[in-house]
Amino acid sequence: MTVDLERLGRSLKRVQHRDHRALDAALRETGISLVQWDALRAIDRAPGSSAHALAAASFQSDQAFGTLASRLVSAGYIERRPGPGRRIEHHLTTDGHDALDAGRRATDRVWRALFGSLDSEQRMTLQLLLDRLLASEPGDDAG
Amino acid sequence: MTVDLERLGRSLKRVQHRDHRALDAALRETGISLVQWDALRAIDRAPGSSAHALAAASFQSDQAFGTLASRLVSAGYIERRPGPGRRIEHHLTTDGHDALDAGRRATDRVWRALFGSLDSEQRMTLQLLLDRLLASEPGDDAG
DNA sequence: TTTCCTATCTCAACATATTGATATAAGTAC
DNA sequence: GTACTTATATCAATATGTTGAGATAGGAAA
Repeated sequence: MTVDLERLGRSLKRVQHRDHRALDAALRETGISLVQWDALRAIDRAPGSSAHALAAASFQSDQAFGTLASRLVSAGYIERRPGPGRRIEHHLTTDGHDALDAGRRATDRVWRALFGSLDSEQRMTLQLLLDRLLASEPGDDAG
Repeated sequence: MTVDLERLGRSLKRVQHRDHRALDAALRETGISLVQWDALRAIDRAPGSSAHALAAASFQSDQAFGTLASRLVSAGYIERRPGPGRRIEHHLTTDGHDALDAGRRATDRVWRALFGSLDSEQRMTLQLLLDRLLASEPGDDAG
């Protein structure tokens, strides 16, 4: 039987959309959005990174990350310091670390709920299939 | 072995993001965005629908669909006519039908390229796993 | 008919993302 | 040192999405 690829794509989109909404809602109680929390995680994984590097790490344009970072500065979650060349180094503030931890606690439950309908083996299968999709070049020829 | 759910979620997001970009790029040659083309598809599936119904069908707020529809009107792709109550009925124009068809031709190749790294059985497995995720209530308890 | 509820649409403010253009720092070539 | 290139950041315009707050049409209840 042939799978309808449009439907497959729409299902992927819906799952991702649902994940986003559920995580965002859980984080709202801690006063931060999913996107902003994601950025805090990226900075925490590689403190001192440039905006350019962080944008690449979160699969965004430099511009998008720039505005996001400026909102995080306004909120007091991160600090930006000049680095070599045009680079700007990013670091979490104490508030930023706190928000990151609060977010971790808030999202932990949500992840388990979102994937609760899959057993261990199914989750692994899903991960493997997604890895395979991501490993292939988007421009690859296909039959 | 236990699957890292955060990683699983991030993989889902990346796949969806890549799909979006690839389809959007293919559609750009036809002069329309993926989001707008998606709306044309929804209207074509149920001509005469209200903005409220179409918003629900595309998993969006009424407001988001409203601004999208007004852009589609400006572009000459759809017409809006008053219906019963406060409802507004949505219909494709001739240009809208043309854009829809052009989009179909442009996206066909892309879908096959995006999922080219999965064989038939793997695609079906992926669809089944996503269906299972979507069938479960997001609020469900999970262990 | 006044009140209330629900459905539907819209306005306003804002967050997030895109493309395109521009500016600046540093390195490389001549 | 001037020109070219690359890396990095930013401005501007715009598309897309959210929440919150109305506004209006129609039906139900008193």
